[in-house]
Amino acid sequence: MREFTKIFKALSDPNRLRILKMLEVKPLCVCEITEALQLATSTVSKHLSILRDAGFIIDKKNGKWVNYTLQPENKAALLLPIISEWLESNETIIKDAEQLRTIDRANLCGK
Amino acid sequence: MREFTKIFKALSDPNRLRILKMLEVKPLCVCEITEALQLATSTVSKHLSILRDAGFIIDKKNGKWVNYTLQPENKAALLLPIISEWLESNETIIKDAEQLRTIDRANLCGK
DNA sequence: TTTATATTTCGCCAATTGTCGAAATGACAA
DNA sequence: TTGTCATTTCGACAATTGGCGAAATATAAA
Repeated sequence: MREFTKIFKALSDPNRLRILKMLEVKPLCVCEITEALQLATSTVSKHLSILRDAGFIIDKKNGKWVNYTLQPENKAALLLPIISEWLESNETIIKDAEQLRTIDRANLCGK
Repeated sequence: MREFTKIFKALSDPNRLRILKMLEVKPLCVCEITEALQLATSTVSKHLSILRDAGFIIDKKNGKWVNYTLQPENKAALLLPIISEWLESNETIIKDAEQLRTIDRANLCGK
């Protein structure tokens, strides 16, 4: 039962929903998400670990960075199309996607 | 955004998932659910109000009782088939459905 | 090895949540 | 109206959660 409540708990925070929708656009590292959400790095890292534990995302080390991507094959992943559609017309989500185009890893952490 | 997190928050408690699956079997009043979950009446009432506010269920007064049923047409309702299938083979859920056959409103509150 | 940088983990705090029992509400019955 | 019973609301409590900054890790560069 915990397996299921964990999935829904992961989805019950607005910042985590924003992260999922941003990852739909492209893979992101922690500092890019931190910039987009304007939260402390440690907070973002925690959100990501909750999404990972629930099965929504995967992390892959790449040098200094950790790239996060959506997990395609998973119980949790079955929910994503529905959620994704719901959020599609949300103002914050739209702004996030726009902002994401201007966020460049090389200008943030990769100085 | 709150609209969505509210839906997932509602699903992120095991007792509320149990209630949803029980309502799939048949409409229930508060005292029947209370008996099945072995919780305080006030606790069950609160769980039901959370599920109602999220759009999962409807309440309909019937004399002294309040009957709760699944809400068929709704944003939240779109998730139910998926959740339902996930929980289908869960031990607690199976036991709940069995137990429900022996729970008779007339023997509980309707004395 | 030492330094710099991206990320995670740890402690702490305020806010929220699930639970209960007691009190309030609403509806039928006498 | 008064009493009874199903349900909801209220007030309290412990546990969990989302947030932060500081300290710890890990990797790349010097």
